[in-house]
Amino acid sequence: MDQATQLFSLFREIGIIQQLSGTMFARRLPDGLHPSHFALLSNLIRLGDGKTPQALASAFQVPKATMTNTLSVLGGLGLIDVRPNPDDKRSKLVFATDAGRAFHDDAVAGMGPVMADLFPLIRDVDVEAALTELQKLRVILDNNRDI
Amino acid sequence: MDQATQLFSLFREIGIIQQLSGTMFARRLPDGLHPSHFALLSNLIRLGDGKTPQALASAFQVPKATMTNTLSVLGGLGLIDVRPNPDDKRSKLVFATDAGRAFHDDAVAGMGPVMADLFPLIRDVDVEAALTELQKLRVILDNNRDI
DNA sequence: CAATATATGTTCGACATCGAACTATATGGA
DNA sequence: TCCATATAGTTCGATGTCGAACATATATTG
Repeated sequence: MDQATQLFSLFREIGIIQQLSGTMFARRLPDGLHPSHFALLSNLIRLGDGKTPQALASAFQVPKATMTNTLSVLGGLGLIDVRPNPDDKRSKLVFATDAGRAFHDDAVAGMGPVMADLFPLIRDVDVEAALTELQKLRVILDNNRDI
Repeated sequence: MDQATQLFSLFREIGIIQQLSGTMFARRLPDGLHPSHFALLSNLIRLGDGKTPQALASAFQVPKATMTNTLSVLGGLGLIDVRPNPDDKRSKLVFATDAGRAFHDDAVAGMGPVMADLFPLIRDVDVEAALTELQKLRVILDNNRDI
């Protein structure tokens, strides 16, 4: 298998695993929250909030219009708080609320059993090795989005 | 980093890479074809056609209704041919047309330059190692979809 | 300082996706 | 055979995603 085919195959495997694992996690999300909405909440909590909608849209590589919708759903649920940006009247700042953090922690805890069920099945998979290579690949792709 | 966190991180990296690479490829798809539609065409050509819509929906882990839409778009473009199933009047069989195969080959060829641009950037990534582990993981997830 | 260009976020219309209800056909058991 | 149940695919309404047009605010430039 040549280099191009191998890389193509890697992207295909990634697509399939994303589909499978995404479905797996989505089924466990409380209140039918959409995975993309949960991903945003998780990002705010893990990497820090107080960012603008535009910065978040760029981080997730989605159009601004998509972010507007996501923020409106999470805001409607009281999981985030969108405040005016004191430094720029065009823009806003996004914060996770206490309710949002509690919701997030509960959801993550709810995923525990899935992981527990998975462990005995993936004994042969070198998760650490895969993670190491994918992190390198992700950084490169992230720094070269124009390709 | 414990085992659960590591596995969680792996899924997160996979999600991000899928988002980045998906956007990258989608931009190059001819005629604004949706990535999911192209993925189906590609599946038919790589893994063999003549399958039922239900089998395809199951393979991609999407609802039947989604497959109905995908087939109708690809059919409308003349890239696939959906015929009655002679063995079961409830069902149908899906085939790639010659036009579909030509379209697919052109699209894959069009991806070449993206790969070429990527190669020099990913010298430090062990694609083969990542691919090996992800293939194992994909097979396991595919065989345990109920988790 | 005024005019122009750029950046942020919303709105709108089109399309993909999804769960649920529905039709048509198959299958299995009385 | 007849009927209950199961399966394949479509339709429908709701929602997520997206590109384009828009309004507002900021930055730049003369």
